[in-house]
Parts: sequence; C-alpha cells; structure tokens
Amino acid sequence: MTEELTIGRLARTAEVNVETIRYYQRRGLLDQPPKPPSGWRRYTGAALRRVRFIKRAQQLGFTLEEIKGLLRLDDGQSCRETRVLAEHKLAAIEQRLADLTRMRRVLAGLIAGCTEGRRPRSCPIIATLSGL
Amino acid sequence: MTEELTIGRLARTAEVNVETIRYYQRRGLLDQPPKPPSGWRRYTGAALRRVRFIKRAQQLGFTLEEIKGLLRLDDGQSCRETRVLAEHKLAAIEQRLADLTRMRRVLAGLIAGCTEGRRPRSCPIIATLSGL
DNA sequence: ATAGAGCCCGTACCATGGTACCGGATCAAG
DNA sequence: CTTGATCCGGTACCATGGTACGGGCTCTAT
Repeated sequence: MTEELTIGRLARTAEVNVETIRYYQRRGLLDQPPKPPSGWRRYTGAALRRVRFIKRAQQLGFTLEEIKGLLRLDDGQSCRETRVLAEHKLAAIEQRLADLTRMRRVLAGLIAGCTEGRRPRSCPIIATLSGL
Repeated sequence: MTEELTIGRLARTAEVNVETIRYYQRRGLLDQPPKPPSGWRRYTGAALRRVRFIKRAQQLGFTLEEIKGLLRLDDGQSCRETRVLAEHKLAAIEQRLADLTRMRRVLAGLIAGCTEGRRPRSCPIIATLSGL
C-alpha cells in the first residue's frame, strides 16, 4: 500500500514535478521501473528516497552530474573510490562554508552599522563587499 | 597607468571572459564607460572591483538578478531598504550554512567510517544521505 | 460501462548564465 | 606604415535543469 507509488504520487510526495522525475530517468539518475505489460509503472520507497537525496544535494550546490557520480558509487563496490570522491566533496563544502561565513560576517557587520544609525555618505555595503 | 583598462585587460585581470563583461553590461550589472569618439572604452578600478564582487557573490549562490538588487542599493540612498535586503540575504546565507554544516557532518562521518576499514555490504554513503 | 483523472512517450520550449563568431574599426610595435 | 592583436556591436549558439504539451492508453470510482 505504501508501495502504490505511481509516478504522480511519487512526484507529489517528493514535492517535484512529474516531468522532473522523467527528466531524472532520462539523465540516468533514477531507474525507470519495468512497465507491466500493459499498465502504469510502480515506484518503491527507494525511488522516493533517491529523489529527495537529489534535491537535497542540489540545494547544497551539487550539479546533477556530480550527484550522478555520488549515486554511481553505490553500485560499484569500490569503497576507496567512493571515499576519494566524498573527500573531494567535503573539501568543496568546507570552501563554501568558509566563503559563506566570511560573507555572513561582513553582512552582519554592515547591518549592525546601518542599525546604529550611522549615516554614511553612501550605503557601505557595496564598498565593503567589493573588497572582501 | 593602472587605469589603462581596456575591456580585455579588465577581463583578464578579473579572470573572466570579455564576453562576460559585455554580458554584465547588457544585464545592467556594470556600466559601459563612454566611448571616446573614435576608440576603445576605458574602464576604471571600480569596474574591476564590481566584477570581482559579482563573481564572489555568485559563488555564494546569488543570482545575477539578486546581485543587481544588491548593487542598486548603492545608487539609491535608502539605507533602510538596503538593510532590509541585506537582512534577507543574511537569513538565506544562514540557512545555507546550516545545510552545508549538516552535509559536512554526514560526509565526514561516512569518510571516517570508510577509513576505519569497516567493510559494509555496500558503501554506506547513499544509504545515509538518502535519509538525512 | 463510462467519465475523467492520471499515465506514457516523444518532442518542443523555457530561463539562466554565459560563449562564439562575425565583419569592420582601432591601436601599438617594429 | 604595415601587421597582428584587440576592440566594437550585433546576433547566434550552448549547457544546465527543468517545464509544457499533445495524442493515445489505462485505471478507478460511480
């Protein structure tokens, strides 16, 4: 019953468009379940989890190609290769974290400055950001 | 001399394509300096700083439209409006930081698990990521 | 058993952020 | 004063990540 996932249900549950599911299948990020000789395809909870993973990874800045790479690791049993890839991703994430942290500090400082009622000649945001 | 920035020099210095400079001008993110009656346009250090700012903001996940919004704040003297926009950006950044931090924790844990030489039936990365 | 919602498959279209290419003008070095 | 690099302006094209649509088939609820 929980397994009565048609493509539409799957899409609604994962909060994506049906077309997006099909697109992921075309892109090879998602298996297309076999089609019963005449009828509708049925998807499992695994497909749902996979779609959710794709969306989450995307929000973190991974491209579909990168995500495909991550997913492929599951099939190949090369744990070492997986680890290397994961380490690369980790390094990338840490770089992004550092950048964002810097940006946050600058923005928070600017907002504080504005709030204090200082009345700079021009808003300091661009001046400051331009020279991070 | 430092101001002898033709579009090509500007692009090379900012490490972007000449076409990208033109594109930013078309999109209204960058002013096109006046063209001397017959000759090449000259850019100032301000343009260089602006291009660098755009690239940095992009790396942090801002779209060109959003960046345009940030830059427009400089012209309008509405410090209050600026602050509100900056606060929105700050909130967005903090959300991204939280997501990335979570991702980092998960990835680091997985890598540690792999490194320990545990020999799981299948690489645990996808299984784990799918259920963040 | 029939209406209407939902699936299937293929193809076309869209927004974003660029890149490439063109013919012609301009500049700078030798 | 020529030659090769670069600029100008315009238009065309590209990759990514979808979204829309249309004609036909399948389910399910009444």
